[in-house]
Amino acid sequence: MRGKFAEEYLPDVTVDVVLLSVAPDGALQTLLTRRMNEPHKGLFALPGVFVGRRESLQEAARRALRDKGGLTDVFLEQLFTSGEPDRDLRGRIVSVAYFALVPIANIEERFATAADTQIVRITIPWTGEKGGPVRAISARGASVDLAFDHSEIIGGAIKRLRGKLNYTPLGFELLPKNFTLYDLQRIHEAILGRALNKDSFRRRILASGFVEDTKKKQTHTAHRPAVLYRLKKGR
Amino acid sequence: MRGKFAEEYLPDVTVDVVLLSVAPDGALQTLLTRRMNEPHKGLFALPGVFVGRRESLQEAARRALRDKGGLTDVFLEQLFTSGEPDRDLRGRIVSVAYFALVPIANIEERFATAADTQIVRITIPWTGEKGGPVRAISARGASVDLAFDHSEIIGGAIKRLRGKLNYTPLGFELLPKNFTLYDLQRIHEAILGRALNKDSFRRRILASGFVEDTKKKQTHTAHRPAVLYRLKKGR
DNA sequence: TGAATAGTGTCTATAAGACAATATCCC
DNA sequence: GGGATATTGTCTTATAGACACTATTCA
Repeated sequence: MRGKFAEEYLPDVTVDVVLLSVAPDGALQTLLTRRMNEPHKGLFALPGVFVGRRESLQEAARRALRDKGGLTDVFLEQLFTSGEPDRDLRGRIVSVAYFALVPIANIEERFATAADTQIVRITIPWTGEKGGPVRAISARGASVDLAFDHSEIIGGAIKRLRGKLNYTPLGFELLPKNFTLYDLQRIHEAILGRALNKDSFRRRILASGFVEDTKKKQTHTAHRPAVLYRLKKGR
Repeated sequence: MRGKFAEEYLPDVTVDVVLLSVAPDGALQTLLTRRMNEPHKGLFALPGVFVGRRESLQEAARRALRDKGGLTDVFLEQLFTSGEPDRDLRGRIVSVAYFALVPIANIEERFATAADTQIVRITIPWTGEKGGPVRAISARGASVDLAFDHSEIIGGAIKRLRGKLNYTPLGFELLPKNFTLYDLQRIHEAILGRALNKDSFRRRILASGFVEDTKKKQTHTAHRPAVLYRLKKGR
């Protein structure tokens, strides 16, 4: 039954992608797809694919994002590889998780509302970098059960993101090219799950050397417009 | 040719282990095994095994350490999974790297001097958490060429260790049960590749809550004996 | 002019680095 | 006592949080 399949794919290696985005209201969101086959048929799961024989792991992750979320040019980083023997009834499956970061504006409406995909909000029942499973809430406010250990994997992505946010440019991947410092602060607050001090956040970001002034300002605000910054090249 | 093999193992998944230890002189060391088969036959490589069908990834890593290094009860953490299509001539291989930490005293002499294994010193041609390949130096002082991308993987282990050293109890895995604060400082200096301020290192460690006084002291020192500490339980 | 947020200046608390002084062991 | 390192105390410096004040836009 698997003859043709085994020629084109590694029969026991899959890639799953945790796509994270921050909504305008500050909620963390991720993309899920409905499983069409056993095991866990009907449940929602992270978008995933079997790894092709002539394809790197990262290429497989990009293919999953393209085919199941219509996304290209996305930040990707490898997360963790799971391989408990009893994880999947189809036989022994080793699955490499990636996490992806994308500005909320880049997600096409049709993927958020299609029959077999949805964007869910994530709530995190732990603080700091403790880690553990998270809860997924559908757009209608219902709790969404996840297949496999995918709730734990999403938690791992957030844990990793929290750990690296302060000394890497990861936060910028969730913003458009130009942004205000307060936009960036809201991204950081969404990821860290707590309010940040405005003054020292500004100082820290400006001192980090990651951003540069675009010499432009917001327009059409009902208040003093903020300076727009962009990620500094070559860092 | 692979019939029996494929029944017992996943034909395209291996686990490789970076075993790190700190020598008394402050050098980082790792265990290598000589490759008996193509590709890269004759070169030294990280100890690795194919993953068994009824075995978790971590169990496979423990088996590699036991069979190729005589080690049990070792700290293990998953590092990174490599899977470039052209990485291995045998066909498509996905390989999960783990890093292990062990006190230098636990490594049996026979594994350091056997014909097909050796302990090498590592030199790191980058600072901070930049990452990249490292160089391996044999006990006789000769440079050792590594198979595959294993030099890069060892670099990844050190990068990870540097990143987590300051807020996790990883350093203690390289020390015996009881140790002085200066012992711990030497471990940190070896991993970070730079000298640390003694005063603030003490303060930081004592304030971290990771250690507790054993009420014992060094004996037979030619100077004032230092208090022995141990890792505090339940942290 | 008033509402609303941007941006600046200053004070305080905390943690790290520097350095000096004292303590304790073995010979 | 002398050599050697441990341990403590104090001062200085860098950074984050708190808070007050000024600036700038649109309605």
